[in-house]
Amino acid sequence: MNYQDILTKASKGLKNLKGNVIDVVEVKKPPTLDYARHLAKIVSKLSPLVGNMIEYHVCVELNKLDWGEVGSWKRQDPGFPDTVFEGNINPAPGIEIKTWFPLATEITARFKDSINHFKQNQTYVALLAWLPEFIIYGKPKIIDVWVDTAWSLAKARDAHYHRPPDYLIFEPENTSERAANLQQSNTNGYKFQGDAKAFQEAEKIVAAWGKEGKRYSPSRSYQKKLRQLRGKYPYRLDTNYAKIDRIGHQGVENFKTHVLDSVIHQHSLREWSKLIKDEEWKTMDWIKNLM
DNA sequence: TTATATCAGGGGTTCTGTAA
DNA sequence: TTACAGAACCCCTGATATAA
Repeated sequence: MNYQDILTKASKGLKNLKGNVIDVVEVKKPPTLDYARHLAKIVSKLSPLVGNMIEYHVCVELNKLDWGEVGSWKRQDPGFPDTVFEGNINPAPGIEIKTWFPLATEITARFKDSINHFKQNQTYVALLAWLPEFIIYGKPKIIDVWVDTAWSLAKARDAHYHRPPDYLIFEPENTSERAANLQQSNTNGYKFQGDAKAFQEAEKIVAAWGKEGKRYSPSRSYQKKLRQLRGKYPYRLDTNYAKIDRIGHQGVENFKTHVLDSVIHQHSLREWSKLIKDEEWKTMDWIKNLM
């Protein structure tokens, strides 16, 4: 088995997690409709906790597959990726797990890691959509799973965001000499904040970089040019940078549509989402049917 | 020695204005 | 009406530096 074989097998295993219930926490059935209304608005707050439980669950389930003497999956928290295969395999395959509560306003997970880390495609990303069994109460249930390479996400992200001089992506600085807690591994996005005149000037500078000047590159020489630009004009750090919902990755987009169109308890998730946002709750009967 | 601050990172969500 | 971008927010961990 090489690292690609391991990842292929693990991906299949991950997709089989669809329908799994995480039997460690449960939201009790609301006693009244009024409380159901309240619950519908706050159940998303469980997401960080459930996210961690799912990460743990994934690792346990992966180890139920037969890996012979090759090695086993280990959870890393903190650390990247969340799950790595420990054994004599080089490079070590890994899976980064992202969770999504599809009744939230967007997929909020971010993916900031530098594309430089994924040259050998040794890391995959799994996106797991979860909901309580009865939409607003019950145990968390994995309703769908999507897997692709970390490289493809990083590539889509860099292509989507990088538009000099308006938007710049920066690779992490070389921090290998620093202590562990001061080492950087994430990219960051910066948005132009200057006026129109400054922007025109900046555009001229970028034009002088030549034909490939607007194409993103993590290379040192290109990053140096970007840093000069950022030094010369005002930019702000973009805190929404790398949200996987916004990077325009075709696979993520397809998965999103598929999940939102899937029907659970007689209605699509798109419809449930709309209902919960509806102030008047005209369709309260839907909730009644759950209770 | 202990407490606090800082930096890098992890997991997320919501609300608002504008453009399509 | 919906999609998207922008701004802001919540919670947390762990390693290290510095002040008390």
